[in-house]
Amino acid sequence: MMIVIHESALTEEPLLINFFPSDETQFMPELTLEDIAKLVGVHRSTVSRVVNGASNVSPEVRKRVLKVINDTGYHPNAAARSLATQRSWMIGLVLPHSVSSFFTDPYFPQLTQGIAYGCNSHDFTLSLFLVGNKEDEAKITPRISRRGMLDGLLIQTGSPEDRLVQRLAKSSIPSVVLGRPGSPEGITYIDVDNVQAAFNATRHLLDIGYRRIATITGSHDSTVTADRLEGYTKALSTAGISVDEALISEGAFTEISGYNAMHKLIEARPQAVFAASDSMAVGAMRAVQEAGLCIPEDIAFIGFDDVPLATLTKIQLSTIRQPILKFGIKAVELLIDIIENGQKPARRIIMDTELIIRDSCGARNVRVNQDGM
Amino acid sequence: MMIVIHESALTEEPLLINFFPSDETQFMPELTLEDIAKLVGVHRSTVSRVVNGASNVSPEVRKRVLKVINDTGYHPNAAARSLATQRSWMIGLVLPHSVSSFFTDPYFPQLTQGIAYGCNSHDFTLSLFLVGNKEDEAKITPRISRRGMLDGLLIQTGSPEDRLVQRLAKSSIPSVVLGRPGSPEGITYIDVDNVQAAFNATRHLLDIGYRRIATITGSHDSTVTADRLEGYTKALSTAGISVDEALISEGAFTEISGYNAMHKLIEARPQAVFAASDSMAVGAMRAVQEAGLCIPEDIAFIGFDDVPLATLTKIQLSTIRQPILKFGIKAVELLIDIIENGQKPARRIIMDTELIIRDSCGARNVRVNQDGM
DNA sequence: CTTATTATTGAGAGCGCTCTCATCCTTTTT
DNA sequence: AAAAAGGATGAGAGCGCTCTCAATAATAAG
Repeated sequence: MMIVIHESALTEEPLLINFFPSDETQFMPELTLEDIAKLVGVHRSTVSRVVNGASNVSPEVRKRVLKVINDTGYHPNAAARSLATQRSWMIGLVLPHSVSSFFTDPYFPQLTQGIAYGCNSHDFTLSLFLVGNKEDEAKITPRISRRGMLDGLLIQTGSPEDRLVQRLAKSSIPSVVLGRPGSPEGITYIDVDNVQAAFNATRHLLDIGYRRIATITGSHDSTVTADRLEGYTKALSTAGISVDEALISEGAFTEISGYNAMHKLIEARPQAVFAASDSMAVGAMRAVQEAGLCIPEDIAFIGFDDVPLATLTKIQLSTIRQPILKFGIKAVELLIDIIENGQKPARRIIMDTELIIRDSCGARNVRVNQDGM
Repeated sequence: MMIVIHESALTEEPLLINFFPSDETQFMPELTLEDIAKLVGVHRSTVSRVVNGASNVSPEVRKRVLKVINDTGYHPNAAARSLATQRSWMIGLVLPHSVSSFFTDPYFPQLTQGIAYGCNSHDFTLSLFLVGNKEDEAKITPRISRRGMLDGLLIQTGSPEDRLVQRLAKSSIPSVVLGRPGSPEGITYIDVDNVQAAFNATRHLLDIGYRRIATITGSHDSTVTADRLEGYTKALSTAGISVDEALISEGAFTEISGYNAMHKLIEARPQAVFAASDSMAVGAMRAVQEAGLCIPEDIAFIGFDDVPLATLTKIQLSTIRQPILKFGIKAVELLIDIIENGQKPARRIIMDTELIIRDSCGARNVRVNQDGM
């Protein structure tokens, strides 16, 4: 019979009640190298050689050692090995507090996944430092800084002035920043070419024939926002169109912020909108539809990110696809290279994006002027 | 001047080009306890006492030690400490291969977040073992099993027979399974009350007055699916309604699977549908709308999970909300308790859910029969 | 048959920290 | 004033592994 505790989600403390009467405690051997050596009748060093695949062990001895290891289920102690080798085979992923919307936006989960896969294939273990608030930051920082725990660090940029990012990136621990840091001098980082991507998106809208093109930007305190805005203005300038402040509205990467930003934009009557994230694009499209306007006939849209949601809306969203998974894997590989060959000189990798044409931009049916200006 | 490498997302190998000429290598001291002791003029033991906050150090000496620690930026070596104490203050989160849809579904990111917060507040470090495929599994398993690296394990259930889950949960390392494992005997786990939640959802549809209630289940090889189906059938039976196989359709937790499942269901003309996940509910609603039917007038819906998407659809989705964040935090606390007080006897925690009424179930306007049968 | 060469194994010194014990110096007690 | 108690510090033995060096055994070379 089991005793089950139903704990209300609202209750403070969970009651923990045992549902098995006390039992013999399983006592695993917890063998050491020395123990294995004794069992085989050789020296610790020899067993170590076998475990680490060194070549200078006679086949006969190797076989005997492997048998005992298999029979006993021996696993080397990670802490001892780390202490002796000064390597932990572990890297940390730091997501600072300034990066909000971690797990509401599908971007970070996918990035994490890419990083995890990168770690797997190179036999590294990933530890996750998710900074929830300022208090967390104070507790986490020393843990990250402790030597002997992490071989290297992947640090996600948040706001450009994030102190944690700056401090960690400039510390002596091997590190790679994900995204363009506020002050990139001397910092190794990997980023997507946001300027070019935004340029391509805007350019595409121009090519279709739109002239009054608005943009909904991300929150102002991030380099991503700055870069995407730069691409947008650059495309307009290149086309000889002057940038109209009334056509630029700030959002915060979320659906609702896109909805609100569109409300401010709607009276300026743009023909098309480039939104710096899909979530914002979806919110903006909702606002447009509520106003009784049609997409893409009245207002066309291009988003950014290519999240699953982009294909779930009534009018499928044209957008910029980032190679997120590859990005994560690449970041790991860059970091490993740094761990093995040194941090200096600083490097950077910029990855290209892809423009995905769906229904919301009107390219499929409108095609006003394919060659653009 | 910087040299920037634009790497196409399609290219195989990234070219890494330095953009800073070689520079003096920053050489951080990498001080040890012994070094600090020498600098202060005391013994290693005393410094250790200060670092670990032991009481038996004179205020004067403590002050001097702290000053040197501060000035030098000393951090104790994690590996050495782990080796000496046999504790790593690190726990692992294992997401086995059988749990697909990790990062497409917002559930896991949120869970991870809860777990990360739990770790933060208890000064534990979280490492993530994301098993991508069978190959990964073989590489990851020994890493997890290595002693000295992890103090405990949080293991997400996937399919009930997942060998990794079974093996790890029954190993000697302290562990907590997230979700009901296939064979729960002797395994400590934490779960949400899926049976009760599904019962409540179905019961609510009955209370409104619907009689032909269909369900879209999750993939058949999971305990979650079994539990939610059980709640559904239990509610029908309690109301004296026999279960009609034609009203049960299997999905796979994804939007498209819900869409497809609904297509099979639609000819059976249910008055209401209980979908075992919001994603499936959204897919199913799409199918219903495409068929020219109205929600909730023609077919009412209740989902499960309360993902953000649930409020982004035209007709806001009624659903079951899980206390995901709390769930993660609780799981960490349970694991820590086990680490400190032993695994046996096995325990389980079941958390309650909440029914969120929005528009899709029709309760707000229909209210056929509030008191149910 | 002696010497040089190589393959295999053993010895032992760390890696940087914790923790128990012993020692020394103050206080307090009788 | 002598003895007991207590507080602060030093000593040193591990924790389990790696890695260099020395020793031995086996083989090849002169």
